[in-house]
Amino acid sequence: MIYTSRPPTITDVARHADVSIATVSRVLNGTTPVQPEKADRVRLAMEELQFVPRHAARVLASKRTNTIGLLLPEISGAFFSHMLKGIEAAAHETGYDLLVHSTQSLTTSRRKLGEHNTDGLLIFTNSLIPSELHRLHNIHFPIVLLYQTPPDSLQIPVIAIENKDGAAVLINHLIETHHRRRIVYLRGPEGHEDSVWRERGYREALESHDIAFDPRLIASGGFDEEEAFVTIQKFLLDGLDFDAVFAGDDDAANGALRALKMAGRIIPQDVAVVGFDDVPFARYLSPALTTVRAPIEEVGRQAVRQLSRLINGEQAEALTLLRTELVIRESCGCGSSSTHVQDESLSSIRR
Amino acid sequence: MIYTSRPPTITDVARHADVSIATVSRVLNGTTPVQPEKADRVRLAMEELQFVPRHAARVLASKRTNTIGLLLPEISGAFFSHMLKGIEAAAHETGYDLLVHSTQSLTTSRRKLGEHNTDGLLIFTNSLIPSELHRLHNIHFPIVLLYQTPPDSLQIPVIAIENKDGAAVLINHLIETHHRRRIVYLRGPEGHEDSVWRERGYREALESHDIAFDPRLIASGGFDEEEAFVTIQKFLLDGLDFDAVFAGDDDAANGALRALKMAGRIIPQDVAVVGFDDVPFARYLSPALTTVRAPIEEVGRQAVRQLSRLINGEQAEALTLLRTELVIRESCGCGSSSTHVQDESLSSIRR
DNA sequence: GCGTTTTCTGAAAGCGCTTTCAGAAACCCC
DNA sequence: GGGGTTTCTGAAAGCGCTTTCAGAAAACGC
Repeated sequence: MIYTSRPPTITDVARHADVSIATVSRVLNGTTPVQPEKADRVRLAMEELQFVPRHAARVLASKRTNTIGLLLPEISGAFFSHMLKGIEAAAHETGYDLLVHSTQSLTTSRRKLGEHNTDGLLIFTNSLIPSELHRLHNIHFPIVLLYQTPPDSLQIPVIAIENKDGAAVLINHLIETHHRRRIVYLRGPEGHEDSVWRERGYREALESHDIAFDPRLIASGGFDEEEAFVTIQKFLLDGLDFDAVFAGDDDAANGALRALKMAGRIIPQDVAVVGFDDVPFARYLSPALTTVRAPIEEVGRQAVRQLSRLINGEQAEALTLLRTELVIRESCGCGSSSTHVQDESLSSIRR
Repeated sequence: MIYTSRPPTITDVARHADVSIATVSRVLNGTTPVQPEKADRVRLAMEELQFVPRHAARVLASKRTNTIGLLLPEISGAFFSHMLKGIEAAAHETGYDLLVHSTQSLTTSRRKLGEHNTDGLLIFTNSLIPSELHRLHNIHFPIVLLYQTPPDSLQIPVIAIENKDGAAVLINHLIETHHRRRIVYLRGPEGHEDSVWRERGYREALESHDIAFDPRLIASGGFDEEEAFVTIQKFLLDGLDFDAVFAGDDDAANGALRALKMAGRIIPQDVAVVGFDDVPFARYLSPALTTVRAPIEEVGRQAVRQLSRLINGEQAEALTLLRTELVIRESCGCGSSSTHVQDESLSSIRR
């Protein structure tokens, strides 16, 4: 190995292999055929000099950053790491580097993720102000949205999970297997898309079993343990008649569980409780929580895939909906602690 | 706003403000004083043209990437997202972008994180082969290790948590408050540094209370629920006498709990069980798990801080040990379900 | 064989910035 | 008011690549 005080550049490699830098660049990128013998010399030289091309120089010369950006409101939860895992894996398979920005920290720094340092952006719900979204969309900058329908009907691809179907399957199970008919639904935060779709699934399931929708059974659980706890306590106090709770998400389910247990209700005999998300602690609640699992990692992969298409000037799916699966445990009334899941598969709907 | 088909460059701004590009660069970076009046013209021009400097060009010209890389073996778990949160926040506060690579995906792609595209690297346990670590260290490339002592006594800063103290405090509690004297320790995987230090804390606590160390009470729990389950079952079968289990980590604690409950032991009356890490499900186990919480987010922040020093040519701490805190719940024998430390919200990311 | 096509190659022109460098202008002090 | 400073500025030289472009060499066709 040859010692150089400064890291080798393409010029060093060229000199070492006795070719021009253009030729080195060509074997590096495989853009144009090069005589095998020369190519070998170049490769050898790169090896000997431990040459690693300077990323910035390539970007500047080629106008391609080979980097995608991920923008999210905040980094937390098991949910997040699953998604990031999928994104990271898919990004590297596709040959992209991954730049991560959380919006919280963004507010401080003036540096932004965008057309100047990435080829495309993955944008998570609420992590970018609409005007900036518009601007990027206007200059045809590749964007894919995660869990968020684009505002103002912009034509931006979206990746989301099958909230409606997932909820419907869950409620169907409650109705068909456990004969529940008065099922509470605890909504998520105001305007939360997931919550809206889950409610829609809930309603459709009721409808398909000729159960009249009772608005009194709907209340806010805030996707939050404490809020759900309070709401259920109030229901109990009011003497509301219900035999099941669909908690909107697992956190809320946890709160509902606590409130019911505190009031002496037996779960699932008196009241069945189900959630959504299948967070890690769901199986450790007692009784173990029946819930719906979303293929979060796959969401990340799909997002990168669609973004990659966009970057390459191809057409991307307007909407990718990923199938959820029912995770049956004990809190719905199913006896054993064995877990039963439907087969996982991916459905993409194009519109 | 002026319309241009191509994104504006520094040249456009210069022309617009009727100054040289050098001057624009100077107000951009604040490197050299510029006449206030001219500076205003430049800023106005940048605003009007919506100028965003091309990252790559700056990097190429200035030899500084303003980016730090994070290298980890795999992305998973609540643990990971906490750390990333800290890293991301600190990175942006310090003015760095964050590039994330997991080693798994790295194997496929030839592109590497290193001196060519980052100013410094945060390296997680086991995510980089020693030879590469040596190479980077030799060229004085800024590196900080997370949860891993450098091999071959390389002078690389390390950020880790106070495993030994944390364990000692935990064991002291078991001995002093609950009068346990025959405490099992379930080791982590072979060669796992955390485990070694926790064991050391365990031993020191015993010693300081004049309790003889009994090697029969030590076995492997693998930091794994299943392995811990099996190990405890075996202990019970062998009729080993013990009144507490320090499970090495929370997963193992969960397995130990299961094995003990299955054998009809009452927890904590018959056997106290404690873990380490305070993973999210720890509080939902029954009884709620007493464990030790590590300031994982802070680990990330500190890592960035040290790395930043290194990048700026300053001296960094050789070793940063972060304090852990005892989280007292029920499984140690403490009565109520009240938690000794304030509960961090478990609510998953809003989406 | 000789013109023509094809294949490969190097010179050179950028990509959009930062950073010398030297000079112009303003300021200072006796 | 003149010499010496200080402050600000623009020209120009890169940073390390990619990518024309045109020419040299090889291959081809008849």
